[in-house]
Amino acid sequence: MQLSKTYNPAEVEDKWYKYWMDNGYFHADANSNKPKYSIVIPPPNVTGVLHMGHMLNNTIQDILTRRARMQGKEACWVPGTDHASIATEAKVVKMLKEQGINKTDIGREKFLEHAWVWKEKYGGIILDQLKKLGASCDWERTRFTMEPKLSEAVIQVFVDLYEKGLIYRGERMVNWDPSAKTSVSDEEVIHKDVQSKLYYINYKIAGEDGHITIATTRPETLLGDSAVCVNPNDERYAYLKGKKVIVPVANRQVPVIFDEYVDIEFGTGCLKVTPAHDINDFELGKKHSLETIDIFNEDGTIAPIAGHYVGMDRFAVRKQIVKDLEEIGLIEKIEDIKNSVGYSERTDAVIEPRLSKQWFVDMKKIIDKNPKVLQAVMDDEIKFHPAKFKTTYKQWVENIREWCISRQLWWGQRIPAWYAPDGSFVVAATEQEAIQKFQISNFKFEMGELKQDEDVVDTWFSSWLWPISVFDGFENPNNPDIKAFYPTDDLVTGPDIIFFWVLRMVMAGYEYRGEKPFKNVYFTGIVRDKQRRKMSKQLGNSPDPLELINQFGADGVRMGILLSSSAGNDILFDESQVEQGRNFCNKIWNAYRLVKGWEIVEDSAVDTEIVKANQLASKWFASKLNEGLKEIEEKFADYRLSEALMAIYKLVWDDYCAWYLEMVKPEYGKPINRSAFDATIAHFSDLLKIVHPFMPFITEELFHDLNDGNPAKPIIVEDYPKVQQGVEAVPSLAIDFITEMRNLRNSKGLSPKEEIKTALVCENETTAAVYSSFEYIIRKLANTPAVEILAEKPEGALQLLVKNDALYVFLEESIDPETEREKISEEIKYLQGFLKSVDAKLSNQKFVANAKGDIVERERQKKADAEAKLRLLNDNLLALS
RNA sequence: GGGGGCAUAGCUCAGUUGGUUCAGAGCAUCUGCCUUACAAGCAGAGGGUCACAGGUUCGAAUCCUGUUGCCCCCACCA
Repeated sequence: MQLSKTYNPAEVEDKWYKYWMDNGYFHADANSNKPKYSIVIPPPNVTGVLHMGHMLNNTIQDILTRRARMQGKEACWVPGTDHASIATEAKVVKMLKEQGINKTDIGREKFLEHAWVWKEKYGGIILDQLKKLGASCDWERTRFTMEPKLSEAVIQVFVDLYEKGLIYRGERMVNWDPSAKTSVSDEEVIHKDVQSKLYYINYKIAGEDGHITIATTRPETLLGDSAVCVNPNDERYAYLKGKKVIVPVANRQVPVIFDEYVDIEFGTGCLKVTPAHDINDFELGKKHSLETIDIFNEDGTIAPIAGHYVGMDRFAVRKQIVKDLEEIGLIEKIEDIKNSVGYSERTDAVIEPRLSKQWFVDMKKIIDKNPKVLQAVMDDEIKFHPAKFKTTYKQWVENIREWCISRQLWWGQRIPAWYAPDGSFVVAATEQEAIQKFQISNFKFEMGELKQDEDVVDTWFSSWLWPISVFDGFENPNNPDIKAFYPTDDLVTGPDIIFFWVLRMVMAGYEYRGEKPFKNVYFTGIVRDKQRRKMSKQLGNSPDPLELINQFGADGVRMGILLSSSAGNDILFDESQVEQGRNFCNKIWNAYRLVKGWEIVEDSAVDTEIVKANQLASKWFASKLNEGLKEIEEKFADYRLSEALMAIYKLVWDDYCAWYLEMVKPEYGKPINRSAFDATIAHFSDLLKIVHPFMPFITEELFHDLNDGNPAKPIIVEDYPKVQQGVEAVPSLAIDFITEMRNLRNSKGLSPKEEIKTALVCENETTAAVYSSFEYIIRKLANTPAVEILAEKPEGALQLLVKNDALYVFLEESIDPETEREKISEEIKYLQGFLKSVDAKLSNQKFVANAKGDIVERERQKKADAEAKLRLLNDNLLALS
């Protein structure tokens, strides 16, 4: 194959993805006798499109999966999507609206039909996008949280928890999303500080001339007022005891009540009480037996009971009522105030506290039943990376509250509660079971009167079962899949859903399998732009990942996003990193292009000196590679993937391309000897394997070409290189020397073509032998006609520096003594200072007495080394003058 | 109001229980090179009072206290 000058990702990516798919390399078999490795994907919303957060998250999962697969494990990465009740329902409602269809007009069944059509049409987009990224998911296992089996699991668990007394129904003040017309959990409410106004409104005292002034940010709710409250210790208002005030506009009389809840300092110290529309007021109302007047419809418009502004939206009413109050002179003043307002995470609507009947899970009881939920994380049985998130987790566990799981939506699993006409209910999976249960409990019960609860369960109620349900662990707790792949190995997710998802999965894991759901949790950061702003559609600062892939290639994007993402830190995404990724692909590509272009001859046809030098170069690289592998292993063990990648990057770019290839590269037009060529290819092949989990496409492409298009195994299932024991460490002394030569050349403005005569003075025989073995390589890379390795410094030679047990000596007269003197003097100065500090330490009794281990010995050695060096430098200074 | 985290080179980050040349890496910058794989490249260089102030210690980027600045979570504000 003719290779182009640069790597062209577009030509190869689709080809290899299809190849991997067609050959079933992504599929994991539960019955295989290999050790198992599994990850379940954090299911993206069906409504979603791929964003940079997904890119990061799934790149990491793919790296872990591919590496495990190459390490001979049966690697199973389960993909899937989440039905995302609110988000999807909102999307479908909007779509229908555009067609002039109203959700309530067509009814539940018809609406769900539309929703499923929508899901079939758009729900797979995000998964297709993952394929572009190279994700090696087992697509045969693709699951959807609302598919029949997973829905059955949800119902099964609901019924089970109800029967265990862990699910109950209750009337509560809940967070109401008037836009989605459903309750949402506390955790789905985002509090934002906003600039708003504090209105001071006068309420007339009934039967008297006076008035009192209350302060409120929500004047529209006064229609639902059922009292005014002051602090009993507030002497200003003691005279109000037993009196009533008149609610403006509504013209209702309400009592003045006294409660220490009221903050004397805030506003006027006088609070209007609206039990239906504020959680604290609700509590006050209960305590003082106040009337609850719910003035809102479920969409946030004013209900008939309010008597005024009926049908108007709450925010329009706020404006209007202020205007009306001003007209009748009851607005005392208006102040600017900063306060926090709750917004719905899904729809961004302002949350309205609302009294309603909902279903709850008793989370505290589940945790009390399963102490492992906390223990396992604290004891690292479930390991968090980074560990700092253990604290967050612990806080959540310790402050756990009941979980409101009912949602007033249609898209989702319908709550399996069945009601008789008298309002009594049973919880059962099917209508038939419900009938049976009713018959046992109530013999008067007649068939055909049952009504199922209208609500569905919170989406997270299916998510928390995900690691079990994707392996059909509820349908059959002993099936081969769940036995093989549960508990999963790694979970890759964001710290923002530690409570929503991670904790709940752990709870479900222990409750339903008596076992943790995963062994490791890798927390990725939030992807931000260069200015640290969160990437969002509104800001338009999120690049389209597919666009990036088109431009830089999937491998380049994968590398770019990973480079600066140490675990748990936010990722500051910068396109230049993706560029670096692309450049790295190109480097690998061109290294291969170079090697491929070489003409090969037998070893006997090449100078022995060269053959030997090439062998040495290969040995040197082999030792570098082995060291690199060791480091990479360690980084992976700590889940420091970006550092592992950096180690790989340096191994390829610096050690292999910049040094090794330059060492063995034949002179222009000359052939390379066979053994050197084979070694070069073998090293390259190892590197490709190490790179593959990070950059799957280019490595598969080159691995095939390397093996004439027909490797024994494609790289995706090749054996990942292992750290070798007993690899001879070859010192990099020659590298340092060559670098110094180049340095000198640079500082003198000499061209690389200009030869410099050099010598090394080396008293130590072992070191001398190493230098000597590298002589050919030094001559070649430093472009010097000869390197003499001498036991002592020749007359008249100029020394450059002392390093690695040797003197680097230049025989060339072109060296300027003055500059060299300066250099040496500077170094002497530094060494003297250094020695002073070492001496200070060593003459310090306390140091000698207290320093542990061999610290003191090391200091002595340092001193001796420095002194020796200093002597040499002084000698040289003399020689120069 | 409660809790947690962070502060190291221009940028993004490493720095494992205090102790070898510990003050590092990548990118960016600067200098010189189109040297026959790659200018998406090659060869080099410069750059930091480790936020600030105290303390512990023979010894502190590392441990303690305080200050300042930033971030996150929870609770809550009429």
